Amino acid sequence: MKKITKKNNLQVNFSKRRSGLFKKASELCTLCGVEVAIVVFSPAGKVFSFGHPQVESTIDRFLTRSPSVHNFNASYNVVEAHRDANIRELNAHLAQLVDILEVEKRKGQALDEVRKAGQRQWWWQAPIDELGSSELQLLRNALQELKMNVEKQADLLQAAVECSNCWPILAPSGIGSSGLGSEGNNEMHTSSPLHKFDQSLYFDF
Amino acid sequence: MKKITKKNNLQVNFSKRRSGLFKKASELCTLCGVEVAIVVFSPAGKVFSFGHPQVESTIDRFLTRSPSVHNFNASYNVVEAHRDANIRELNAHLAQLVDILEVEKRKGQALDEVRKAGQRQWWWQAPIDELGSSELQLLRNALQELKMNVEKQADLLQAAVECSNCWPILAPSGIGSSGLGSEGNNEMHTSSPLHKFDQSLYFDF
DNA sequence: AAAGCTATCCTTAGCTC
DNA sequence: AGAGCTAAGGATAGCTT
Repeated sequence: MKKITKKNNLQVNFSKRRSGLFKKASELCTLCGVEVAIVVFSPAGKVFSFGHPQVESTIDRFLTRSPSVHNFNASYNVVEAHRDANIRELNAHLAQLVDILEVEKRKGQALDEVRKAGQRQWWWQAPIDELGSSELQLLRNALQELKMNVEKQADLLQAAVECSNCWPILAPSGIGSSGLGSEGNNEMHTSSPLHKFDQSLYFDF
Repeated sequence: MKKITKKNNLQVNFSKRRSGLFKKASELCTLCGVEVAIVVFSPAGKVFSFGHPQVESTIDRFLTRSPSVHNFNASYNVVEAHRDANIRELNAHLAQLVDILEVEKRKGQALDEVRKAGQRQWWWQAPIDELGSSELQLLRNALQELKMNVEKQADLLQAAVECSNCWPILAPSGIGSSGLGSEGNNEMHTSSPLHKFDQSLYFDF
């Protein structure tokens, strides 16, 4: 379940679900006879509210954490005490959040480092035009080395081809890779890109 | 639909519907990205609340937008207004922190996923003494398979060099991949990327 | 008290008007 | 905009464990 992106649908959806929510709340009030307040801000910033018996009284009861708030003849000492308690509560919440935030920030920094490292380790997977000149140099060297290896392989087979006369039973099952090395090339380029390890390049076979 | 009279059922029912209501609200937030606050007092007088991004900040936004709320209490004066301003200030700070926290949390989750994925995909990159016995077993099997494939490949070439005399036109059709070495290679490459393991595990062609 | 189950009823996304 | 429709999936009352 994700945020609706289509702005058209968003409004309709919000409207439907808001009324659904309010209906559920009203059912809860009817069935259980409880006090409820709901405040919703629409995507457009418009405010909608539902309350039983009243939004304001319920919110006030919540803010002061005091059921007797409705009796406004009550002394304000009580209310003020509650408000101070509320501020202390908020401060505690704040301190807690700051703590969590520190942890999360550290995690975030670690993530950033991982990402940077990832970029460093797999730079050759980036589009060529995003590579720096030193990286291009490395890549060029790697490709040259690759070419040499392919040629070596080709030479071996070439030798075999030139010397061979009779080919025993081996023929039907064939041989590792073709003599011309093209297949080796393809295989290497498609299925096994160059893998870098500890600053030195090497290849799969 | 009427108020439930059975006190036994009332509590269960309230609990179920309250969570249903909060779930609906959370869905509304997810789908529409809106600000919501819900306050419910249970039949027993206990307070439950739901808010996105925070109950207090949303309520505060509501109260700020509806100053008339405060007017229903004639005794609301400058002193209380000042206190409320303090609370609003704290709430603003809180909301800000909560926003940052959301971002950091998402980063943290991403980091955790990267770590998990890393552990799954690249466990063999860890120092050997950090591998469990089952992983060591896997690694040993992979190395044995690799060794066998190398030997087969070598034997093939050896045989070719030693026996071959004439080479009937390098079959354009049949050479591709052999039944033995090459197939084994492919399998091994896809299922066991040994090339990533260790500096010492490097095989030339 | 809390979790799981199920038949029943409700909600809703996407659509049309 | 908003109302109506419908298939598909969701919520829940009452029950058991």
